Amino acid sequence: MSADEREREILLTAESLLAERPLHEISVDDLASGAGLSRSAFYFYFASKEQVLLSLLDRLVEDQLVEERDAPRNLADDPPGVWRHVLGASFERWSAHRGVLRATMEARATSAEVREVWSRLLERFVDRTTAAIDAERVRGAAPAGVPARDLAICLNLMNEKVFETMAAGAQPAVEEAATLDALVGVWLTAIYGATPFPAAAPPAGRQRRLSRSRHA
Amino acid sequence: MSADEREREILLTAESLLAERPLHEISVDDLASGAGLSRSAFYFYFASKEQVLLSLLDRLVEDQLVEERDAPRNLADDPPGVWRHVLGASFERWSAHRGVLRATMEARATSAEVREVWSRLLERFVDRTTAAIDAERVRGAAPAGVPARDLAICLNLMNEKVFETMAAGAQPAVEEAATLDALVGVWLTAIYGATPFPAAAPPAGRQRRLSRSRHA
DNA sequence: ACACAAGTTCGACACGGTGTCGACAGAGCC
DNA sequence: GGCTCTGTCGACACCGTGTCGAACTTGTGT
Repeated sequence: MSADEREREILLTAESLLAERPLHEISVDDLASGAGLSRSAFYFYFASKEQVLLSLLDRLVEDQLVEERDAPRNLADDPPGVWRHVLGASFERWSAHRGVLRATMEARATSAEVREVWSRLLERFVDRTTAAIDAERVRGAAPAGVPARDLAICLNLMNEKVFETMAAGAQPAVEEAATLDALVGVWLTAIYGATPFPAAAPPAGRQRRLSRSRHA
Repeated sequence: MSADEREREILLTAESLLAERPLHEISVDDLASGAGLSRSAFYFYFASKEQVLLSLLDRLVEDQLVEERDAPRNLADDPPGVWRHVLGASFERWSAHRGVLRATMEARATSAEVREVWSRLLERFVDRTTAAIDAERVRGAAPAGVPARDLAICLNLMNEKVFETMAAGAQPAVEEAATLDALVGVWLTAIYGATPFPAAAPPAGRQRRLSRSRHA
């Protein structure tokens, strides 16, 4: 059995262990013996647990990039359909690899590298989203409101958290079958819906500052 | 110096250390010597780091409950104002104690107890939010759409994540001064805004299922 | 056939953090 | 003075990590 195969073996056991238990309950030894080598042999292939996770994560990020390539661009034709397609792709991916997602969220606290990778991924999404919102506003399909980038960040963070919650099996959570509908619903209203209130966000001029004082 | 004072001393050092660095970079020894005792003396007061965090967290949860007591109930008079007030209270709290928030998010991965406390807190918020949305819909101020509870969960998770991102100093994030405006904006449109699309969520009957197939 | 190097495995070690235990010290009471 | 209750401490055992050097394998050139 060659080096490449062993490496793949490690990745394989990692993914299957992550499906069962969180990262911190998996030791390097588990990974090594799962792949049929000793703990110290493991270090020949990866510098640490985190590097294994990063490998796994990279594959998914890769996937993501490919998928972006052939994402629908005809937003104007059928906004709900297109948004649903885009959100659905993420949903499917993280739903199928929830162990990796959970581990990533966990490792983010301790590994700068994981933070970095994740942050870049999210940034991509936010940029895409921002551009799309801007386009819809220019086109007159979406009303002005929260600055496009801020809106994009909030919505993407919402998705991330909802997926994370699902992956971790935490409560409270949206029932899994209803998740995508809920997310798409929020995105659509947040982007295309107008409130009946006069200038929920100040129309132009000065930003309103935080409203309450510190000594509460 | 008496037991109570020493305990407070520990909590104090914990909060101040958490303001500087994440939980996993703080050892029991740091806490102990920061409060002027030996590591093993620490265990006389708390069973672990996590128990300290839980103490800190409990105080904030307590705060929260008090504040709920005298929250405005006149949602009908001025929806944007009331929502802003409620979201603003959370924002202020977590912004002022971001160290505790960051540590809580971090400890959630490893401590069932922390998960439990947090989950309960969130559940409270979700229940309140769900009730408010239902009321607004009954009253005719808000249109039907995403099921109220699902919507409440998504919005509250969004807030949590946005606060968490802020506390961790992660990227991408909404600029701090703009955060509250953005969140309130999303909540208002998501709750009160209607989309120009026919039945973004199926009007009544059967739920639409996940739209895409697995072998993507 | 031989030696040599590169690739691979392993056992042993040192380190750092955690939690426990038993010994001990002071304070207050009898 | 002896007792117990409350704290304090040093020493220990444990676990997971990452490193190192010694060994074993395999293929290649001569």
